[in-house]
Amino acid sequence: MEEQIVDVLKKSQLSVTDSRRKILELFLQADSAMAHHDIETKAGEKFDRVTVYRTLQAFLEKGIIHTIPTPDNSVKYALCKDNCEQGHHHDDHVHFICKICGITTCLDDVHVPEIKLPRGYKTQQTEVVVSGICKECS
Amino acid sequence: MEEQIVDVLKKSQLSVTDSRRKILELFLQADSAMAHHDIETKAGEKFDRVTVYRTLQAFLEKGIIHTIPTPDNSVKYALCKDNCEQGHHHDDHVHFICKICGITTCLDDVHVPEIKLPRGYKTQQTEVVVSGICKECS
DNA sequence: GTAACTGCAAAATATTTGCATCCTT
DNA sequence: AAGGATGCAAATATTTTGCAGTTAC
Repeated sequence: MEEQIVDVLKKSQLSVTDSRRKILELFLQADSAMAHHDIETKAGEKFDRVTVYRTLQAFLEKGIIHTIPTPDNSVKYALCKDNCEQGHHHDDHVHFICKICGITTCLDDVHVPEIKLPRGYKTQQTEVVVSGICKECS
Repeated sequence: MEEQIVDVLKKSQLSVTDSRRKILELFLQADSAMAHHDIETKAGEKFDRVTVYRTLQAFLEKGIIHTIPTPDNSVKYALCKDNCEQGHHHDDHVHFICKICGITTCLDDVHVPEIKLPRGYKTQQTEVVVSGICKECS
């Protein structure tokens, strides 16, 4: 785990610091998406609010994590899988939000379909967020 | 227009007040989704910030408007078309965000596809947001 | 040693709540 | 007249910025 963390940070040309290590670890361990607030508290350690903002920002820019847009517009973050490069987020999986437990997950095996747009529109990225009831809650 | 506005409000059991009339008019005239900020200012009139919050909240609850989740998690609102009832938002169209002009639109003619989820998940709502370049900007 | 990162304070924004007053019905 | 809606003030919460001190490389 520790190796993996350092590896990811180095590959992204981010210096390896304590907060980054710990926050990245949170993401690697998490099985669902986290809100800023989760990260700030969920950690056994307490992180400075500002550091969390900046760390998330850095991770986003480097393509380590991605945001998940939700219908209620709360902000959630989750790890990007393989094919994300700096600045180019290539998310091709569907996100799921459970209306009961509120947990947001990446369904890595469910791919976003291709959407046919009217003439003149160019697709760069497609986000699909499904809300409903998850495995655990049904 | 005026009739339509009053009609919508009455059908939603909302009392017909000045702010509601004017804000609803904004939505009816708008050809793209609006952020809270847009509504607050774009109006020739100046609305009280709090009134805008409460009006949007009421419209949301009554199913007059819906929110559009965006990758950068800014909050945008747009009119619901027909089949939205109070509390039940049945949006079946795709949203489009232009990365150049930033305009967010409802592509009413483009329907969201059905997504096949893993066993155990139940779909209640599917949101599709496509980012790219719009007709005007390409 | 230098550049980058952190943590604190504080500024700037955004959102929510309470309450007296005003408007709809 | 009664209930709901508004607008103002103020409480909260969220996000951004500046800067001095610390850490990574």
